[in-house]
Amino acid sequence: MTVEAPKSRYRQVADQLRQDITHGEYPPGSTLPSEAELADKMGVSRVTINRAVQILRAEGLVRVLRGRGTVVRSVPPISRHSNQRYARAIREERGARGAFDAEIRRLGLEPRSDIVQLEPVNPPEAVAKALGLGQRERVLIRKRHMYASDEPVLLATSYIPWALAERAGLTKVDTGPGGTYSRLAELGQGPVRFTEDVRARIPTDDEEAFFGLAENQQVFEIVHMSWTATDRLVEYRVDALPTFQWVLHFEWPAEAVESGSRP
Amino acid sequence: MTVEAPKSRYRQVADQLRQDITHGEYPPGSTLPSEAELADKMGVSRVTINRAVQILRAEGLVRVLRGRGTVVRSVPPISRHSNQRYARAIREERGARGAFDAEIRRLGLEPRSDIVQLEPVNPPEAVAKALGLGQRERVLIRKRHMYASDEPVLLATSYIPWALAERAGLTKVDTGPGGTYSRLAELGQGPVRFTEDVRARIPTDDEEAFFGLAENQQVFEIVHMSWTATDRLVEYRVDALPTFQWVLHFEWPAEAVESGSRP
DNA sequence: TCTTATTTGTTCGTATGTATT
DNA sequence: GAATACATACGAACAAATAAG
Repeated sequence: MTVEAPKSRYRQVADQLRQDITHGEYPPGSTLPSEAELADKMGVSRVTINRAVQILRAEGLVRVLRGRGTVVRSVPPISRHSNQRYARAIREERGARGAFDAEIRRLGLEPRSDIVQLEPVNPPEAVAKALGLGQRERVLIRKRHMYASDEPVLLATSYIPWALAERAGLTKVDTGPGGTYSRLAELGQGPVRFTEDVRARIPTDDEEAFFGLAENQQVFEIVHMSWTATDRLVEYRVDALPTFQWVLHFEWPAEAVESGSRP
Repeated sequence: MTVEAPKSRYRQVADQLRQDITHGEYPPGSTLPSEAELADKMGVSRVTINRAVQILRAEGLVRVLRGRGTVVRSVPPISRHSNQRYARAIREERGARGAFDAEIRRLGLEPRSDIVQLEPVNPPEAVAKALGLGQRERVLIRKRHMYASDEPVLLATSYIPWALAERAGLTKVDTGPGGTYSRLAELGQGPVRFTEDVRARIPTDDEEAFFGLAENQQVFEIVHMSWTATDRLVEYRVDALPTFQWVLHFEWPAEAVESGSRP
């Protein structure tokens, strides 16, 4: 007996469109027929088509350009190897500047990184608390927009105590070979332990604009913290990544990693 | 009426409701006014209210029960410490049976785990490939529904080569103190290295039903793999977790973790 | 068990707003 | 400016799930 799940119409439409896309009916880069056309062709209202497209957007399968149309994305998921990406050998390979560069180049894509903010500021409360700073102590904020072959893929905001950043020469746009961690290591403040807290959440307005997301899509929020041998936190960084274009990879030995003295 | 809407109506409504909830107007466990009432009160159509509620659902702020109403959730985010949770001391603490038990108990919540499937099956293609098995070799599938104080929080499906599972005594419902890994260790097949690949995606129909999700919410999909000292994969597991109620925590030393010989 | 009221889910037709070509 | 395409919004209606009687 055919116990077909009685799905709603917009879901059936979404299933149909998804199949058409993955079966090559609408190849990557092509534009779907307009919502009005689809509504006519599939015998439903345009509102229903629109709702179905929302699902495909949330899946990262299409990108919608208002006034232009709905375009099929090429979705090559990027793998972020959290452990490897902070090893010095990786960071400095092929003259790459920091972890992200090396990571993207290995995929055959062209990394680009725009620094959109680089200045001393009063840290947000959560950051000040984590860094053990008072309200009036300043931090270097370093906010970057990052692209892989012109596709926005990462939004990184790091906070480093101002005094330390100045001594390490991190107040310039170019942090030199090996990036931030190599400069910190030269001062004897190189991190020996990292922690990351991973969430997924609705994008902020900023993120929505930068990534071209809809509010039914989500982003990974990764709070990355770098600890020295004396358990001092030297970097607090927040990365935002659209969930549909990343896979986060972690690995660790069964018994070796001890919990640090800080939470 | 003070128009100047930089945001769409449904977003303003969502913002308003969110504020009302976080400010205690609607405490956890309480039921919001019906959509019709809210529509009347806020001077918008019911469809607009409904759309606003979708946003709150995606954020995990409310749970919607058709026919009954919209209930405010108590949202205590659960922290999953991926590294610690596989250490033997943690798994066996307080007589807990495996990692999940210990994890939830530490939060003062009551863990419950229902085994909904436990039998030999032909593995899915991806699983067979990862485990290095042929098409006709069977695996033990072990599918569990897991709850924290009766709230569904985790859906775990593990695959273990059948011959190994039988020898290790893992074909029973109760795997004994320390759980699966302790049994494998007793055979000299204890894992010494773990890898996890983390994605976020739209829930399947199964997951939607189990967790009570809407399709605009997402789940973490964690593919967990356990490797022995001889780089043999002994367990392939897929965990599904609603993104809004979990934070994934990882930590590792700067230079110690080497990439395994397998991808 | 059946009936009815309540509440959310879905869909349509229609209209208007906004961005792009 | 005009045409095109997606975004939002409303009112109405019916479906489906739940609760109360």
